[in-house]
Amino acid sequence: MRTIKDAKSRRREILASAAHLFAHQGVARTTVSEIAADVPVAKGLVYYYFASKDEIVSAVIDALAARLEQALLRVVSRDDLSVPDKLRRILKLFFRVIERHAALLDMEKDRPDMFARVRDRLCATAFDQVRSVLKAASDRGLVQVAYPDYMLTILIRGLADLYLTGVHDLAVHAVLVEQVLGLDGGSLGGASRLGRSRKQTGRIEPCS
Amino acid sequence: MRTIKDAKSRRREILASAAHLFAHQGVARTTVSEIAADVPVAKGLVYYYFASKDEIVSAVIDALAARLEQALLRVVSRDDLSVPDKLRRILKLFFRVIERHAALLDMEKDRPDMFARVRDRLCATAFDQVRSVLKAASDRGLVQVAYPDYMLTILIRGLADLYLTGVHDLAVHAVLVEQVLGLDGGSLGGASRLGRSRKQTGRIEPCS
Amino acid sequence: MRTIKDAKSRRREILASAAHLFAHQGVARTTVSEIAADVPVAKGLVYYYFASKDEIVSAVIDALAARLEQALLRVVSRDDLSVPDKLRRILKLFFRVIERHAALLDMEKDRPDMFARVRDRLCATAFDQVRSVLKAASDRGLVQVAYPDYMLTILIRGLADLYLTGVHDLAVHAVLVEQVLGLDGGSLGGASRLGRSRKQTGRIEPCS
Amino acid sequence: MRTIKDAKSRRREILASAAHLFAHQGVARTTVSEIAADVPVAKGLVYYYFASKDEIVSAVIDALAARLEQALLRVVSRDDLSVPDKLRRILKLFFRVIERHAALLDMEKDRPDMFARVRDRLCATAFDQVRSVLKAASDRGLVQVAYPDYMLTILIRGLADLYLTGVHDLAVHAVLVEQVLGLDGGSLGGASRLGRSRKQTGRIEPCS
DNA sequence: AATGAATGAGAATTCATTCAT
DNA sequence: TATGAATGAATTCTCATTCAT
Repeated sequence: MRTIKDAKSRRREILASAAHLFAHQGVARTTVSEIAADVPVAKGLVYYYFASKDEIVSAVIDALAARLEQALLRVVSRDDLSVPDKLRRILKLFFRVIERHAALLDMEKDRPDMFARVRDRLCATAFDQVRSVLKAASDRGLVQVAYPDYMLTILIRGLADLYLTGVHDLAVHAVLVEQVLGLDGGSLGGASRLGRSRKQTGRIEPCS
Repeated sequence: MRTIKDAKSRRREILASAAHLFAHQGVARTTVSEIAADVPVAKGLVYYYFASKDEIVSAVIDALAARLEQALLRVVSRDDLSVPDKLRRILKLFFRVIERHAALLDMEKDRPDMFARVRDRLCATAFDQVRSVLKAASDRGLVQVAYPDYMLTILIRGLADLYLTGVHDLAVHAVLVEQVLGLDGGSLGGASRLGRSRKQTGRIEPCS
Repeated sequence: MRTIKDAKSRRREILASAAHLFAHQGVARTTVSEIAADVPVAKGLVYYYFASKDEIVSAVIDALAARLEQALLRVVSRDDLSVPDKLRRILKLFFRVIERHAALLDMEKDRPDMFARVRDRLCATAFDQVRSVLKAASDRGLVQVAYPDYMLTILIRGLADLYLTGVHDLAVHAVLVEQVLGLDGGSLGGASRLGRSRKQTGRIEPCS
Repeated sequence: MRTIKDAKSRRREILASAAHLFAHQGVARTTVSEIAADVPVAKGLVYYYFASKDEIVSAVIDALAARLEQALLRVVSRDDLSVPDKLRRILKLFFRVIERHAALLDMEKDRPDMFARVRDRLCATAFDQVRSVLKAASDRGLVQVAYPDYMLTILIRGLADLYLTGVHDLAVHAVLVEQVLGLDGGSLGGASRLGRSRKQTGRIEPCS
């Protein structure tokens, strides 16, 4: 049976199936045949739209990154927001992307291996945006950071992993970011600095 | 030619070759044939000692974790070291492991399940050790951390990624850790807090 | 965009693109998609005009043979030319065809059946023409050949290969033909027989 | 079922099957699967012995060329033979190789496409041997050839094709060679020059 | 006539694993 | 214990051909 669709939507379908399977099984464990069967289309059609498996991977990642970039740009470019406000929103955005893809990509089971590659891409995409905000904050004395770029790398990657680890509470993230960036307690919406150590009392599972 | 050795040392030889190749090329890119050729033994003999490639991977990870644990224990249990000294040494140890096994940690891309095993294993091994040190530091007021376990996760993952990104300078790491943990400037060997912002002036490539 | 043309010229366009690509890349390495893209028309249209790729190949060969035949006929039927003149012109024609369709003739490697078709077709086309000239020359005592048909086969194939080998100098070919056919030295435009051995002094690469 | 043989003979088996199939169907039309099935062994074993299909092709050709070279060397290096004798034997050898492979490779049906590649190889292999003989003959005035290397190329390739065309009579070949090389009539065993033109009277099919 | 999305059979190649010796 | 030949399923990718529009 032959179902004909316009190129754009077919491409998107294939991309969606690929993203879903990558998220579930990892890139290496997902075959092009599986992707085709998931759409479903003939294997050859996948190669009609994408030159190679690698190109599919890249396209999936690009789609993610593009969405994040758009969202970040909308926040960063607003003049009516204070730096802490921007940071707070960026934080939210960042996790919303992760979250949405956790939903979209059905990430709940295995940890998506694609995330490693995506992270690099998202980082490269988001870095400059966040950086400009950090710079502004640093200039106004709001933020005290040594090696802001390095610290940003640690933050982005560390927080992403923490989130995937199951820690979804934005208030917690806010506190952590405040501390890492040397912001005043509560400026991002986290609870005040006092009594911090009491916030986490129970033993948590270290990683996953 | 046929060389006969006792089981223990043969197993160790195979494990050593596997670890070496995994670390340099990654797990997915290392074939059982390569491992056998590297020892060198016949491919069949590898399967005499290990039921499958996965079992080799597990064994390599176990050995790695065991070594890390031993090393950490040796540091943590020393009474003659101050907390900052311990942290500094732990930091060194941590990076040494990462450095030697970068490709193994990079497995994430191809084998999410395998990577989860490495991460969980190393994390479970290291977390408690480091945690006890942090706890002690926190009790003495040396360290000011909210959610120390979360922060530790961020630090471990974030620093590991930063390191893999090409930032190898221990002094830089020290400063970053000091700040994240709220230690006094320089207590880990990083330069004092003053003038921090001047430490990183040139534009650095964000991630990779 | 949709351009409508009459059947004849469309067919010719497709054939032209096919011939060009076949000649440059060989038949096996040229895909139907490439041909369509070169015209340019949609792939489907190619199959509207030709039942299969093989049929395209046949059509290309036919066109080639037809052109060669026309050209040879034009030479052979001229009464104002001497036999050596005719031979000289036939030689030129022959190499012009080879030159323009080198890759097509190289098809031999991948498609023996197809190559046989080209060879047979060109041979059947050219043989009789050349033969009649040779016969006339033989009758007049100009040419001294045993087994003229066999010798012709050797000459055609041998010269073709020599040409494909990179020896393009018509004067050299002339001398070789003179000698093979027992013509008087220089009658085809080659240098006189004397001093022959000095003509080729440098070591040449034997084949390719 | 698993039949184990020593590497050498297995390699030879695979090569034999490959040569046979190549000769029958042409290289491109022969799949590695077919070769494996013909031996018969598992497809993977073929790749155990040969890195790629191309390597199989090369190996088949090399085997042919090696056999020819050996044989030629044995003739050329003999001091007790006159130049015409050597040439006569070389001629025989040359056709014997073709003949033997026509038998070995079961070439009767389709023309072997492999022969194109083989021809280049055989030419490169045989060229120097034959060349030295030709040189000696030329020095003694036995042979009158312009561009001996070119003429040799024409001869080798032309004769091979003539042979494949179905002309197997060595006496005919001898006459043709005598004429091409300007040898005295009959010196190679062909009939005398006189009456040459009567030798071939009937119309022959031009090519195949 | 014309398009180009869609098909699917089959190609080369890889490699974990098995097993006769 | 040790060898390495042998297996075969799985994988990526190609392309001639078809067909709904």
